Amino acid sequence: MEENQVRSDGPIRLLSRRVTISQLADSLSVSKGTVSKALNGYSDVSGRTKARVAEAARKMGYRPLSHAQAIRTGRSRSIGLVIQADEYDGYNLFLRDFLAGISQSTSEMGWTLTVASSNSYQDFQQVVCRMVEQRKVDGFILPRILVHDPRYALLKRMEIPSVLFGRLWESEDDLIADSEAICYDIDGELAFAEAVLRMQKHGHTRIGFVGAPSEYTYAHIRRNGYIFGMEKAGLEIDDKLIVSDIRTRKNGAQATQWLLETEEPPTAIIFATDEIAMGAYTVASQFNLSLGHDLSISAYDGAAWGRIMSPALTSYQVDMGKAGRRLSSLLIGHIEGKKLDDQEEIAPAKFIRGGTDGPPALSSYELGRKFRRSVNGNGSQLVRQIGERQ
Amino acid sequence: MEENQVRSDGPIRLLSRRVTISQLADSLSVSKGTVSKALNGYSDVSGRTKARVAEAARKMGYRPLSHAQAIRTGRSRSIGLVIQADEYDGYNLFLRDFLAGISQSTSEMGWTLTVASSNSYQDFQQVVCRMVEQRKVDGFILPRILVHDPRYALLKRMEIPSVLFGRLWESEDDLIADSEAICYDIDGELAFAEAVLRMQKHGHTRIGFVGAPSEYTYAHIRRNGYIFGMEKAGLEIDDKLIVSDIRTRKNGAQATQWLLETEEPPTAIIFATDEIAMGAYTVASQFNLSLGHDLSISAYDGAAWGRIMSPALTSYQVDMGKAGRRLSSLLIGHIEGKKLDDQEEIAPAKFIRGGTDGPPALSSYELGRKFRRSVNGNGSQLVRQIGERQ
DNA sequence: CTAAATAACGAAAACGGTTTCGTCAAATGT
DNA sequence: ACATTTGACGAAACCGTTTTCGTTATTTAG
Repeated sequence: MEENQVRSDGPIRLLSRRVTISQLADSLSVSKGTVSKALNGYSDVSGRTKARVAEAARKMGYRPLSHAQAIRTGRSRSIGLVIQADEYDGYNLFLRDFLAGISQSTSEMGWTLTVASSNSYQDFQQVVCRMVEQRKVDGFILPRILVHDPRYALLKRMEIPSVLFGRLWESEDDLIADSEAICYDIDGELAFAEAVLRMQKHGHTRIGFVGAPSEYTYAHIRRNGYIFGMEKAGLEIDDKLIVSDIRTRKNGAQATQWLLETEEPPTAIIFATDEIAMGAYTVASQFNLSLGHDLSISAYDGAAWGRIMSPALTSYQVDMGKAGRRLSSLLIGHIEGKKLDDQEEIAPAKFIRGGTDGPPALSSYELGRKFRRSVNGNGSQLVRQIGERQ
Repeated sequence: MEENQVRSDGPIRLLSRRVTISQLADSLSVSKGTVSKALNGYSDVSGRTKARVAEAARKMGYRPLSHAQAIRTGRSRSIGLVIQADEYDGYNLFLRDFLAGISQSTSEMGWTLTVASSNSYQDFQQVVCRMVEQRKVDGFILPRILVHDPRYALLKRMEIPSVLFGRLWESEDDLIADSEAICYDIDGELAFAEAVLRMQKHGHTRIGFVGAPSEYTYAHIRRNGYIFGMEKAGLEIDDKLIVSDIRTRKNGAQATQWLLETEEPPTAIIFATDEIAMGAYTVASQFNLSLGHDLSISAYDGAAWGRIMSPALTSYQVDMGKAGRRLSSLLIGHIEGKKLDDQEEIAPAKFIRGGTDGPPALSSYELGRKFRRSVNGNGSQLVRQIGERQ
């Protein structure tokens, strides 16, 4: 039966036959140089030939080997993402969808995603240099932009293409006028302004804000959104209702408590991130406050676990998958020299209705009284643990 | 001052001077062929020369360009991870540390990590074929192993090296005797047996189990651990206390409720994952049961957000970073043809003490009564929503 | 002491592309 | 009609490696 001596059984060898540029050239009776030029849009090959080549390439399923291209051109059709392993990212709300988005988009364009990790900004530099020197990647996506981001500065000085997830920010109140930077970001300003207005519509007049670590540009953007919303709502901006530089749930709880300890406490608090908003749950359960009634809160990120809290966290969700797709597409376009009509692309966040906000059940005064009474009634380790503000 | 005409200002060009093999060869007055052979351990180059070359390479910081190697050798010194975008992974408990571990280890060995994504197993095949055909990667890491894992089957048939995070499993009760598969896994069996014994030590005798979707091999492993633990504890294994194929928090809540509805309900329940254990929180708050007293639970994964629940979830943590490091190291070793002393590496999980387990405050009978009373007292939408078991 | 084997290296051909030239016909200018 | 430009292509160099194949000295065997 089996007369074919050459092993016809055994593992399938799908890796078998890639078609090379020479084969393609032979089948068209042209030189491989011409094929290459045709495919890369050189001007010294006729339209007819270009069409023939393109057609044949499609038919034979020819895909140039990017390694081979890289060695001559220095470009590898690959983009890089270095994940900052040293950075605090307690609840992983970041990565999966983002990565899926990036890799989906890159692979659609025939590119590749290479990921590395670094443990410090020092380390980042080495990692980047190595990858670039080795021509592993042609550009980088930078997530979580810092106020003076050394990563962006480095890449810019080295003239390595990059796109930012987030925006640049110079000093306390100025967006950097770096017309070269390509950004994609979510409109945090808008989301936080809306959040304020939503609280106002519920009937709140004392609305607090708990901000993220000010090293991140988004911390300033969100804070500005809050300020803007307060102005638009015609509410007084009271510095005593604003806390900054909060990163963890634990500190979020401290911040919440500080706000409730003020003379005229906020009946609604807006948190810069879902994670720090968790602190409000801690405080609420400690001091017997009902979220969504006694105290209203809303946050930002739209993390999945926010919905399993009870009550579910009202938040603004960012579409990480889309962010990844857009960023990778912007980066590849930039590397390929496409001119963008706009260097900055801003997408809206999506409101996620939860159960943590509603009309105030208590006035600011009543809330303060209830809180203080609960503090005293409580064995209140928490209070002692927390100590003085600032 | 500055008399150097050549642009000394402007962007630093760190990408400037890679040293090539030719330069290295010239500086030693040998041919580049010899250098290559020396570095790759060929036998037809003398020990003295090998040493000289190695020394000079180190001094000049020579690193071969993997693209150039790839084109000749067909190997790119890169490993692949394809993330399954279609797969349910509600709470992202997976990725970040794992990726950091993998990329750290790969880059230490001078390799690269390439990540792609797919939306189906169909898609997976295409993605893999493309990456291999294009020589983008030399092997894959496969996380979340399925009972009949089409990914592993595919890679094996194509003779593409792979390592598994998890173990193979054939039928309901048999580990596949696939001596070729290289695995790294956490000892789920041990963890679940321990969890049972811990509950027994607390004084529980009715201990339930809620299992993960049986498509995953870990579901069977963890279930076996539970069974083994029960036997070792000398407790009766009651099928009515075992639920399987639970994936989400919502279904976890259903399962919990089913167990509490049985005639002789468990006073302790062990959940296969942190996520489904969240369901117990839902049920507990709905029916006014105190976790850690009325009902004890423990879970598995050690997700960060488990610790922000109140009470904090008792769980077993798996070190994702280490898993990533080991897997990438195993894979690279395998690709390079190293013989392993053991194809299977099993690491222990780390117990995370939370507040959800303790001595039973109620007997099984009392718990059942309390639960039923609460159900009736309750408007209990939950009950109606849930419907009949199976 | 000569013939054969071996050790250690260099020259050059791959690998799969891109890019620089040179060439030759056709089109254009005068 | 002749000189010149242009258009379209092939030949060959090149990118940075690996790998094959000679080619020499130097050992070893007979």
